[in-house]
Amino acid sequence: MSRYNPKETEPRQRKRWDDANVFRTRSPSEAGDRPKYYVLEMFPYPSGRIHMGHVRNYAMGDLVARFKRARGFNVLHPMGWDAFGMPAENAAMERGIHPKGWTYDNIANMRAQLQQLGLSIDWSREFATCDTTYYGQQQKWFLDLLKHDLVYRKESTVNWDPVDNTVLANEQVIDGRGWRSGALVEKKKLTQWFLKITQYADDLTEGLETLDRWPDKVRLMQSNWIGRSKGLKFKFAFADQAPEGFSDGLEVYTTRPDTLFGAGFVGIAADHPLVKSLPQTPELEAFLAEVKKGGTTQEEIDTGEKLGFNTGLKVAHPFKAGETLDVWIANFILMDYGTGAIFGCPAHDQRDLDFARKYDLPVVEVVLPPNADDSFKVENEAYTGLGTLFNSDFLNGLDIEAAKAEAIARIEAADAGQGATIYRLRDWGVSRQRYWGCPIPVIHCDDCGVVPVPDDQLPVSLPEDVTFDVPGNPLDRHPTWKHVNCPTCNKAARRETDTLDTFVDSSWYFARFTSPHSNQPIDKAAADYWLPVDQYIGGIEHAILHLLYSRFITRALHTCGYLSVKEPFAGLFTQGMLTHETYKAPGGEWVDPSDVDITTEGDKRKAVRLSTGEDLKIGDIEKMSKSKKNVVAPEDIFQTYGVDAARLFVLSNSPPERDVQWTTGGVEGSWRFTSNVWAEFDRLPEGDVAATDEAAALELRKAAHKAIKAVTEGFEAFRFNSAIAKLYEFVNTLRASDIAKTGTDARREALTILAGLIAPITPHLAEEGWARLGYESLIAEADWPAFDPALAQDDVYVLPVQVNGKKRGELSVRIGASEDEIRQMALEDETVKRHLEGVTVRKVIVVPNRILNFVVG
RNA sequence: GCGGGCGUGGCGGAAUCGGUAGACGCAACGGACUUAAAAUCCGUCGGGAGUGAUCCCGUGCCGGUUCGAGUCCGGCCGCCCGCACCA
Repeated sequence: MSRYNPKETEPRQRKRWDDANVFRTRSPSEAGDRPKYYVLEMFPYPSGRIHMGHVRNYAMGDLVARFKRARGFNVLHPMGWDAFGMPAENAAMERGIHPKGWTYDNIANMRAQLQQLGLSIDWSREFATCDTTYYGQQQKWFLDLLKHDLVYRKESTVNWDPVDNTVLANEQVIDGRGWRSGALVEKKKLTQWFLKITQYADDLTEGLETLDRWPDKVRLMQSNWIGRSKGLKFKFAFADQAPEGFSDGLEVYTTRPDTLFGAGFVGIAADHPLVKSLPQTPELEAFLAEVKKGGTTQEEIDTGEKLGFNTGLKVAHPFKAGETLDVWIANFILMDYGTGAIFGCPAHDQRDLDFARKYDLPVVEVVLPPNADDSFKVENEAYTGLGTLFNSDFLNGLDIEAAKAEAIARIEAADAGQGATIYRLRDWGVSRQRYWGCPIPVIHCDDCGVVPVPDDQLPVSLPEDVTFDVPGNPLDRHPTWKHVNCPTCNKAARRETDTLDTFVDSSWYFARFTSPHSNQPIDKAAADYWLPVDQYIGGIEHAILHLLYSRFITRALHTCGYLSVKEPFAGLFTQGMLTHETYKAPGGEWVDPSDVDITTEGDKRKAVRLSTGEDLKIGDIEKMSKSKKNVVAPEDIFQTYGVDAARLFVLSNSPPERDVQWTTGGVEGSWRFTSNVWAEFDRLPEGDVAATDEAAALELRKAAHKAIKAVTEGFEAFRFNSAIAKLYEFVNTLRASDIAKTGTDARREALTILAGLIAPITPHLAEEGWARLGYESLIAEADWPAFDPALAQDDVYVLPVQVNGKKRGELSVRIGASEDEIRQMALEDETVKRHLEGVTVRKVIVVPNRILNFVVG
């Protein structure tokens, strides 16, 4: 009897895997008839240390990789580093360390930690996005995108983060603040590089329908983000003299052209160009100032009042001869959506109705709800449901869809506008005024304009002799790097000093992993074999940005001939976060869990700070974060309980898509399980012992085969917590079994199965147990255990018997017993008999394997 | 405001085909071992009534469908997530 010692076992088993190089990826030709399976976890930013969230993410990916490998797939399971970005520059500024040194040191540390986790990764494919060999290839395809007209430059107002001194994409601005720094974002005009993601807006929307192994939630979020809407763009002619620059009329956009006859006013945004051509009266200025003041916080928008200003301008209704509509400036109209101008239909849009009621504008009902008569009037609630058009001339009697089509056709025939599809999605601004990123490979020449860096001069490497003692971009102030000759005319020219948004780096790494050492961006044959990624695993926080950008870049690379696929990730799984209880000291500061002692009295829990002895307040369970100090360090956990117990715990306690709460008790339970499992492997006599109790032996075998079935199904369905619960049950059966009765054959079979089943979760323990059973091979290379269907099923099952739907007894029924037999048995059950006394059985429902129900009355 | 999701013991969660509600784990409680504690082992563990067999109640609330509802339908209440005056 030996005690399980993970500190000794785990490194030893890892060394065996390394020595045998078991996790190398097979080339397509080596794979034989093994189908390919590409499993990928979102690669980490090299902050320097892993956290428990990483442990959970990579434990899940590793489970899938090991499981699929055992199931006969040729598995690709790589790892790399999302290594460009601002923290490296911040470290440089704060501590005078060069970003490159800082980053590669962090990578070395984190690699060691990930390797300690025992992940079945093919490390020969590792790269960092800051490797010249990676970003140099990125520059190559960037120039291809340029050739294909998917990249352009324009002057634009950008979101400027005054703390990070950089430009942010729209989606990196959250509630008016930078997503990373939290600083209030300012507006600034700069010439910026853009990627034409909007060119794929339709395809990105429609592609979502093919992603049937993605969470619906993520597909919905992406669809909303792209925000495709179909409608009509048309121009209202001014009734009188048109203002300067608007002789063609005022263009509006609507998704409800069917309600045109219900138009009550025309509205424009406060920053619409038309506003500038109005007489700049004090009243107008006061109104515009008022609108500007209207904040952007959630509360102000929720409770915000509709504000309007009548411009005095009038436009002609396109279908009602002689009728005009007033043009109002309204605070609820946005300049950057549609055309910045609308017609309001108060009866059928709540905002328009609120506005019309406030300023006493006409409300004309044009959609008749089903079962309403034509006296239908709205009060203070707009009618937005289905119905039939009325009060609408040639649209009368049509349903909404038909009326939309007819209105569009009429407007088009009158040459006043056309049906239009618009998007919320904007092109992706990728310029960053930073050093630690991928240089944009172009040269600016006064004569030739923007000139791509010629292929033989790629990659454009980052200069290393830079300093961070002053704010701004070190590339921009570098004495020599930016000064080059124009590749076309050879005159003095300047390099582009902007670098690419790091989301570009992470938008194609999955493709690079298929041929990480190629001297082209992507080896097409390798990509064709491996892509799409079969199972992608990562955090829900990337539901929009990273995943949308990756889908776009995949399409762009498809257009440029690099990739055959258009969707990068066939299956997506978004895992939940790690949470932990919080502790607060009397002084109000958060206290690290390692400094807390919890005592219980009955169901009361008390927290005491170890270092000071003061009583602590036990706070909410929240996402692990440094600011709340409710983090546990993976190193400490590995040291105390071993890597396998940590892996087991993060997989066992909650469904994988949900948050999991870290508790000391929980991980101790996992540790107990690993010790118990080892004790079972160790409880094997030297010689062979024959079974003395065939029934006991059979029962053990059945438990083992049932476990295979349950665990296999659980793993396939991503129900890891349930699968692990079944393993616990199996181990409980095993512990209760008696070798003297079962004999060694049944026991050995059960243990062999157990080793196989736990290998994806606790691989070191599985390997140690496998060796203890006497196998010289590695379980990491073994096939997944197969179950015997006859053994995985009981030949007697328990059938509940109900009377009027209430359980009154249960029967042990032989598989295949006839309904009559079952009914007869039930009628002999004492309790059932009692409940059937004196009543009439009206009906008997027999569902074999499920239920027997006597309906009486 | 709009869209989506979720409400099950003291806690995390099972029961995903409408068929035994509470698997498995944690915590708690009782006992064994120990000088003692930890560890370990055995047992109890939704609420109520009863010595007991057994019975009643119970999956956020109200109602419906069904032989049978945690599961399906309608209406509320609460919590979480996403988007946000998107025409």
